[in-house]
Amino acid sequence: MRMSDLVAQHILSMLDESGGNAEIRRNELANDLGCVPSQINYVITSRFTPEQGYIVESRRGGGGYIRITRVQMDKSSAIMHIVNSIGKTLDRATAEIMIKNMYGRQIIDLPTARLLAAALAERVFAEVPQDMRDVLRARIFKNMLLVLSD
Amino acid sequence: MRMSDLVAQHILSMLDESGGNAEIRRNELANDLGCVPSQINYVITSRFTPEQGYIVESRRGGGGYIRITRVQMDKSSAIMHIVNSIGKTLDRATAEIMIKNMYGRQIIDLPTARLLAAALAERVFAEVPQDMRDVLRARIFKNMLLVLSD
DNA sequence: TGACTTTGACTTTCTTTGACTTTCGTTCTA
DNA sequence: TAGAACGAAAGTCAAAGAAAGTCAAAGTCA
Repeated sequence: MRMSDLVAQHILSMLDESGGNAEIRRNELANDLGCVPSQINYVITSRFTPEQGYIVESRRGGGGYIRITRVQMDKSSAIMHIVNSIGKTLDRATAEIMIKNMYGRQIIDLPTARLLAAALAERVFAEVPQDMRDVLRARIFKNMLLVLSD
Repeated sequence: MRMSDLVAQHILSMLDESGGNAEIRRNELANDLGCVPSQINYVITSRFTPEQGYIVESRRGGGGYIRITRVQMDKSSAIMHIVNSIGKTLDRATAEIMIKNMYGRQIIDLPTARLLAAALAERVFAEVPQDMRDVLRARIFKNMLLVLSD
């Protein structure tokens, strides 16, 4: 495995463990992983760019550090917002409007929109008591959206 | 036997052994087979094209590679086959196995697999009578698969 | 002859390394 | 006590190295 991948993997797992915020000591990390310090900079500039959803801050001198923060992607926060707006029940018409809306805002693509709609279709819930239908729809929808939000 | 056939055969057998995913080092392989490195490119561009059902990814530089993936052709008939194998009910464990299987056979991609799983998750069906759960799961699953099959 | 193969020189891309620079906190010194 | 000096980080940059990609010329075969 490439050294650069190893470094990236290490940073990624620190991000995962901390919920998106990793603070490293450049020289220390380089030493632990057995590479040259500037390798760390290379990895950060090539793999943890703003385009890729990361903010990097640092400080030189004694007690210096490099802090890498994974920023909430716009798309995923939009989805979370929608999830939070759904209560305990959700009727078919509202669900469809929401799906169309998400597609229109390019939060999801067409195949995804169709998949969501298929899971919530009325025919699927035949024989289920009316009030239970909308409860199930809300749960299924939220559960699927959560999966889309990361 | 032609050198190009030899190379192709070698890649093919790697694909077979790995279930459809071969990663090669161009220079290494060229050396093993006793040809010039660019021969590998020739073989790939002439015999492992998207039209023939292959995806090729590569990376230059230290630790570079060429990855060749055989894509499942005729996804939609594979999906229909699965749909037809599902009866009136479908339990969670079986559903998960089917999803994993489809993902493994590259009939669906990871986001799709996760979406399917999210729609069928056990927690979604809390309070629904046990026998009804599996009926709903079967319907939702089939309905989603049908959307995927075109 | 024309399509397919083989070959190798040259190009491009990505990675690794290390020398040198800049910044910051701490500790002397006038 | 203000400022100089020092040491501890991190930053920059260019050269070297490691692969893969391109392309055109030459070869082969039906």
